[in-house]
Amino acid sequence: MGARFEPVRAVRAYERVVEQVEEAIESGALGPGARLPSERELMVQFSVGRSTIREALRVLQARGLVRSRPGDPNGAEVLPFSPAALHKSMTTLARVAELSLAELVQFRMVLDASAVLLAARLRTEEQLAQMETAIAGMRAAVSSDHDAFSAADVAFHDVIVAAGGNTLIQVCTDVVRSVVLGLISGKIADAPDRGSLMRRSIRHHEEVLAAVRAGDGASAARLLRRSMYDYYAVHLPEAERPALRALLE
Amino acid sequence: MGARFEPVRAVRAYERVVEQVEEAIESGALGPGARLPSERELMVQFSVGRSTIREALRVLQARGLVRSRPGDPNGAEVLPFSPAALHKSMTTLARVAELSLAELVQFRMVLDASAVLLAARLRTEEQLAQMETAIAGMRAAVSSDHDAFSAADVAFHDVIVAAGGNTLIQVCTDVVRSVVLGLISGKIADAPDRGSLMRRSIRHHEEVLAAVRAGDGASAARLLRRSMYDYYAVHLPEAERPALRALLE
DNA sequence: CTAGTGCACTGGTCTGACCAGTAGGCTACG
DNA sequence: CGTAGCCTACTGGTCAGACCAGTGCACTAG
Repeated sequence: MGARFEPVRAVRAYERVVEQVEEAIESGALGPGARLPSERELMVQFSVGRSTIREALRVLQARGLVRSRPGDPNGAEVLPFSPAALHKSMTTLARVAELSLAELVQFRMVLDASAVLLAARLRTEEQLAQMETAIAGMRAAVSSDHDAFSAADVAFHDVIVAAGGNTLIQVCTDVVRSVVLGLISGKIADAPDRGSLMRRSIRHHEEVLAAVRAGDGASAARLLRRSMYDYYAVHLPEAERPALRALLE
Repeated sequence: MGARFEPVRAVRAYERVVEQVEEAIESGALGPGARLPSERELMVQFSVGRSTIREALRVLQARGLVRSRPGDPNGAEVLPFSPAALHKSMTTLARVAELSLAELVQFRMVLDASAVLLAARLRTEEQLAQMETAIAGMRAAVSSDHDAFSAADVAFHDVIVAAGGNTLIQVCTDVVRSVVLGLISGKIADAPDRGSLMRRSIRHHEEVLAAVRAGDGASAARLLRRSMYDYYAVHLPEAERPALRALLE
């Protein structure tokens, strides 16, 4: 066979603007806080119309790379990376793929358990202290302020995940957790007997912390999985629980 | 304290267009393959200018929800969900957060191991056969066609992850795998002694399959982690390997 | 019946305009 | 001299109208 041609993909003008700006940001040439030129300046530099520039900026904004504010004499601001775009995509996935709460919780069990496995090896003394503080916060809020309890709970898990040292696990747990909390928001407060649920949760957290302190990652992971199962199982239809129990062995 | 006011966020016109269309898509009112009205029709329906409509469409396109094609007599097409947007976000994360290959591989080890743990319980006979087929494909390609070997390898893991039954794990492994493959593309072919590397990989896969068939999830997960470590360790600087070995216990 | 043509659309881009908002300099007043 | 207030020169957000290249379809000529 002779020369092989590949179909030329019609590349829109705004796409090439996006590519160039994206490259500048991701390569670090434009760090967080840096300012892009104004739209009118950009249209000169790229030799395109303003609408093209604006469409490109919309895309960059949708990806969480820049933000623009009307009236700002400087141009758009380059943002530090935030998982907002990831969060958006995952929320969309949860809706269109009709992800069940069970699937989300299962995912969290997997990630948190792995994080604690790593954390049991890598945790610093300071992080252990932070975990202690978070549990104290849970104790203080038990049977009174559910929001504070939940916040302290989140803080504990955040320290664990941070101690695990894997950025991806960190971002994904963060995203999935907020999706889960969005799905069951308000439900926990209505749960019957939530006082005892909270107390049991605190006990579980203490056990996890003890295992982490002892460097026993396997136990910590097992305890954490069980803790999460206990905490979320009440929100799950009976039929979906076995899939989670499979992780408890 | 008296009435509390929250700052009113200036909501742009295009954002509200995005919200409405997004809601229609995510709620299922507009399924994959459905067509949006033309831009000129939309500007009438929303009572906004065409540029506003176009910026909204750009955002929706960036989120992977719709696609528009010039000349199409129908409007933009609603797409089935694809993890493309997720993939984009994660690739960006990998670049700006300067994720190391070790972190990515560690994440894959966590997800794949969890998937195989679930797969050992949930796999069907058909899936076992597919795994067998994939390994056969690896055997056929050993020491000859690296691309085919890699494809068969991917196929094996895909079956595993699908058998695990968790959509999130499925999507995330898919995304992370392609990021990893992008980072090391070309390197594997250059690896010294890649024939023996492939043969060892095949043996590992066979062991994993045997464990899955036996329903021994814990063993399968352990074997899979080791297999992945062995496969990718050669690409990692010595300093980054201990973080992965922590998962091997 | 079919091949070809033309029309009526589409999205992509540009131009020019207006508005509301901001920042920073200038001015007038204390 | 200091400061409160205004003014101007910008910004981004939006709209209107125009043109182009491309597409699909109906119609027509063979």
